Amino acid sequence: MSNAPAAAQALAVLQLLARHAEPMPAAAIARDLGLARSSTYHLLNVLRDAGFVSHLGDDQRWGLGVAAFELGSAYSRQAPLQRISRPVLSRLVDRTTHNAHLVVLHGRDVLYVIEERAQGRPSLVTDVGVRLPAQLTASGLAILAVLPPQQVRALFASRDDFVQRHGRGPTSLTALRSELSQVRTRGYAIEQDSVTPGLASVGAAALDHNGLPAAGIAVTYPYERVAPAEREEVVDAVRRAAADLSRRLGHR
Amino acid sequence: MSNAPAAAQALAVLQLLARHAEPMPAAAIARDLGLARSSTYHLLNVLRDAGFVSHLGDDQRWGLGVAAFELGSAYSRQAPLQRISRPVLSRLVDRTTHNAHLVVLHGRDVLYVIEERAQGRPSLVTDVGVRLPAQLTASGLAILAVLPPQQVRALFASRDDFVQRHGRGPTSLTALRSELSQVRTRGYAIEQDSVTPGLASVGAAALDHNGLPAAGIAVTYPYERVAPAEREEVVDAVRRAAADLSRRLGHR
DNA sequence: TCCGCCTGTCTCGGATGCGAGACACGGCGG
DNA sequence: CCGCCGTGTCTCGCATCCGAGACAGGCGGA
Repeated sequence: MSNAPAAAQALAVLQLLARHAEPMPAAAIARDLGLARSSTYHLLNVLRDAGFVSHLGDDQRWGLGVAAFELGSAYSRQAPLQRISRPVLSRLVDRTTHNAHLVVLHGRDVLYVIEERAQGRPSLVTDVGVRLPAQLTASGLAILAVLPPQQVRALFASRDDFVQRHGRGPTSLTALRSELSQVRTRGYAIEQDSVTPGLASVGAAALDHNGLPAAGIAVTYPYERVAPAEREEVVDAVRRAAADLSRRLGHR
Repeated sequence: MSNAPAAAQALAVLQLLARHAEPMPAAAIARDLGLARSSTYHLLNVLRDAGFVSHLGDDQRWGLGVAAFELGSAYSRQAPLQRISRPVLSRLVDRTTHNAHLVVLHGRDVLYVIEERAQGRPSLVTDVGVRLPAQLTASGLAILAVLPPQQVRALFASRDDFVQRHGRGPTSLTALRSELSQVRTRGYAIEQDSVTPGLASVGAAALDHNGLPAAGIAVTYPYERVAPAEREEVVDAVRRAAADLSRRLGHR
């Protein structure tokens, strides 16, 4: 049984600050987490001393500190999947000239773990570290399509598990299954306007040595400005990248 | 006086794991941090439950978890400097067709906070979140060159403060001052082979509303393959990017 | 100007977190 | 096969951490 409440509280503070777009007052942190105000200050001072939190004295607010950034960067450098995937993604971007990203499945969400901008494309509004519902993204659909069906059913056990975005996305397990069946037939997943209006994505899954999806890889493009022939090339490139990554992950 | 030792210990565990390239056994974590073994397990279990650490059961080792990545990503999305700098860097990469990066000064080191790859260039070996001695990097030299001289002296108070890499870099305050003087005269900083053999960098500082350096911005290129005319264009682009970022930061 | 509210720091006694150590299990080498 | 060593989990008594609350200072509104 874990027995270090102060440690857990410190992590809860970090995760609360991560969820807030702006720095927070200490009293709000204490209230939101149900901590004693004096304990909150103790925790914040420990976090500040280690650099995980910084105190914006003028505003009397507390925000994440640079050590949080360094910790996340260390994870990115260490994580085998990210290390292996980076060159694959770079080649995909160079080949398609569109932005590309890599996701992993976490619960019913996908987590964006790498994003790379293509030359001349908009500066990335950093989506790395962001979670989105898997069924609303091409990369997520590609992953779900190769999951065992009972696992998909377990993930989406009730209607409450379905969320929409911009009025799009499946609203039942039957609808989701139908869509996943199309993904499998087609060999790749597509998504349009669900994440960002005006943008479409083509996604495919990368499998590990057990034949299970380790990641989803996708390219995003403005669909009104990409001709069908170019789109076919994007599809081809995405599928090749997914196959390349699968091989690197020991698949088959 | 901060008073939550378990919180501090949890953070120390995270920072230890961040410094290690590979996951570690619990006993090594306990030994390295001088913690009781049983307490170490408590801490690791708290960290694991929150997702900051993952346990690799097959190997009986503990490594950073995905929540560390999410925390670092949240910082990057929130940090004003990073948000403001990203489009500037993207334009610099597109214009020069070489990899570029942004650093901030931390103590005597620079911390790499953004790196962006250019099309056709090598996949980035992620240097984001890495620290290097400021005096060995073009971006760091550019920052030091516009720091008040007494601050430079305070940073490099003794000969022990000077480190070299690949046999390069200043070894005394006098040598450093001479180099900074050249940077100021030239208007930009250059570095060659100090960080990575075969690569050179051109760097310039971005100033904030107080006229102090908020960041260093640099482009890295293989110097044997870049003609003098192209190098002049790189210099021009870096200086323009630094000036653009300075304006965005409220300078002048 | 005064008062109320918020921030940050500190006190101190009792509840609880910490750590020394025990136990069970698995793997490896002699 | 057996013993040793390392891993992970658990116990329990005492030292110390936690939290209720006090205090000081700053700010804004009436």
